[in-house]
Amino acid sequence: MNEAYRSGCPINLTLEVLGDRWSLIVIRDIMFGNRRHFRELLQNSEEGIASNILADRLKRLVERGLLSRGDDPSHKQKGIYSLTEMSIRLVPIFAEMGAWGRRFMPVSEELSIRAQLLEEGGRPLWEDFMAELRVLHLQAPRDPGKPSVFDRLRAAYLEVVARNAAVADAAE
Amino acid sequence: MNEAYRSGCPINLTLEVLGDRWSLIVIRDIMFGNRRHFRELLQNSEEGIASNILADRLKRLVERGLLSRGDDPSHKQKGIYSLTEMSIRLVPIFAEMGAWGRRFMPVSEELSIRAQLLEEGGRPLWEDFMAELRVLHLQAPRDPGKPSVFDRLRAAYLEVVARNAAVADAAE
DNA sequence: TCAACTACTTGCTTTTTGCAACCGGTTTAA
DNA sequence: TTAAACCGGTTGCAAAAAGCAAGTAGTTGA
Repeated sequence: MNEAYRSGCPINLTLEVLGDRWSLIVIRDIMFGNRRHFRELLQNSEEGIASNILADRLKRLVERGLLSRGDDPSHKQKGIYSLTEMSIRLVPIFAEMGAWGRRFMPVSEELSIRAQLLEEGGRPLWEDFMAELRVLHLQAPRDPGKPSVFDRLRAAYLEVVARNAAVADAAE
Repeated sequence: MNEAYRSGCPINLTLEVLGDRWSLIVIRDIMFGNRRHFRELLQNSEEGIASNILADRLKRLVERGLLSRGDDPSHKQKGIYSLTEMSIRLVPIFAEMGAWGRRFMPVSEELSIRAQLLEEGGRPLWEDFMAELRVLHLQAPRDPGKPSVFDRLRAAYLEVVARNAAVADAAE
């Protein structure tokens, strides 16, 4: 538990908290996949995180204020991990990282449709999405007029999956 | 040299290239500090990077297309590292990371003034800055009408340093 | 009562990081 | 002309982190 930072540069400090291969992956799955339990994060992990790494990252992220852990009333052993304002405000970073990855890396269509929508929607969409995450994770009151960005991202993803499955079937 | 990626998710792919504690630090120093030689990056490093790590990261970043290495005609041994379009397009990510770090981490005033200006300037300023980086690193033609964002960021930093030095003097 | 499920933990190996010293070639200044 | 300083690294070693597979103690539902 060494709390001495390398420097006071904002880029560096952000990197000291999030600059590893797993922290942002965990937050991404909670944020975009709404995975709230340990098992969900472990077993549905696209990248195959190991259980000890996941346990360590959840602990660190809670310690550093990026996640909070609550008890699930329906199951004494289950914990529920929630985003905090600190991690909800990562949405613009995720959006920019997604846009950069889409431009320069060999992304798959299925997994990049969300990034595309976030990029196209721009900052107004990010704000709507963050407001919605506050409803889901911080018990903020829901704005009844707003359609769900979360659902829209999810629907777009499922649509691509279904379309590609149909194409794969037709090819056989 | 294992080129198998963990997944095709844009966030994950960006993380696989940049998700460590040093790669973005190196790019930051080249981008905002205009440090182009190995020694400059090593000795002026705010965070104290080790020479073997620096050598390794420069090599990897060149391999992956985020930097290019050219010879310095004035010195047979010197290499000049330049940004590429791929790394210039990281400006929005740096800006968002800087804004997040400023909001949630214990940043120092001196090192965060640039992040503040980038945040306040918004995307139009980022575009001007990227255009200027293309002039500095990719031999793009200079737009004569534009004042230099790079110089403006640098001047603001030096001003804060000078002001804080004066305050420190007065306190003695 | 028992199998399946819960959130982890443990032990071990491999990989990465970090430190310090060192290297041969190049430039510069006396 | 020669020595000191500078150049971009490399090497060897220790410590830390990541990754894998197996295991644990408690909980739940049939």
